Amino acid sequence: MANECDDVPMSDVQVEACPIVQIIDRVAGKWSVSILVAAIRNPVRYTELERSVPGISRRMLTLTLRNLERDGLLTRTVYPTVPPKVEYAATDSARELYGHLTGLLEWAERHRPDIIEARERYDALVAAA
Amino acid sequence: MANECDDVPMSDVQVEACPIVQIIDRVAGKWSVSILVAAIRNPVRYTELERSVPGISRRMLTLTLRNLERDGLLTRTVYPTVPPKVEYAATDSARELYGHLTGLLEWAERHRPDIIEARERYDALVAAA
DNA sequence: CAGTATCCGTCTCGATACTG
DNA sequence: CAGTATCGAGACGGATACTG
Repeated sequence: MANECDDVPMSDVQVEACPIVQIIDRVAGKWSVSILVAAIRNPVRYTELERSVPGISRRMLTLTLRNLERDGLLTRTVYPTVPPKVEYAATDSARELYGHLTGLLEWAERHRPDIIEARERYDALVAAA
Repeated sequence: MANECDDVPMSDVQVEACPIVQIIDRVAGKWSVSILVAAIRNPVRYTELERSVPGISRRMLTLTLRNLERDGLLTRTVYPTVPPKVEYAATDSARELYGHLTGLLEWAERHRPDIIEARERYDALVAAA
């Protein structure tokens, strides 16, 4: 990712921005939020996730799960049965984070008209050039 | 980006996740938040931004500015002087969004110990393998 | 001053065959 | 069932010469 906050000298602007960027990175990417949403509803198994999130490859599913687990947003529980059973569950931490994300959503809904208008105006300008 | 919410059939999990992903994408990436932070303090000129955000290339600065402008988070004002002067200012929309981002920050600070612990435990496990 | 155009390396991501 | 290993395509980002 290369968004370490402390490897190079930073301006004060970056000092303020960096911790925010780190959190955003944590849930950025195509799949993280979908998996989080699925796991928050109730604990889910690997194959179940594959079905809940159509389009995701095994590779990305595993990578995303590992990252979320590493950050303490998911727990991974292995039941040593045959065949194997693994469950992923959202942590309290993840639920709280999700609360903040829905806060963002509220912002988006309130500003949807502004955003659409801004885009249309911008695209019109670009097209004119 | 390729995170359109409506081009392919989606599961209900994805329907819930997609609008959130869109907002996150809006401010994801290495530079967006830094530029936002700088512009929220007060309107800034291009070269000023180059100094405020050390390490950014001209290319990325311009690209990021254009994206933020397109989404209505920044306004771009050209003063037809010689030499040219261009100012970027944060919109109200951007200020509100930033408020939500600091909300995320508050979450991160409260959970910093959990995250560190989760990472250490996870990394220890991986190292053991 | 405020950009644009170009070139090129890197790194992410998707598809898929294979395994305990 | 729940993954890992491998490969290749493409997006992303950095450096920098050039311009109105």
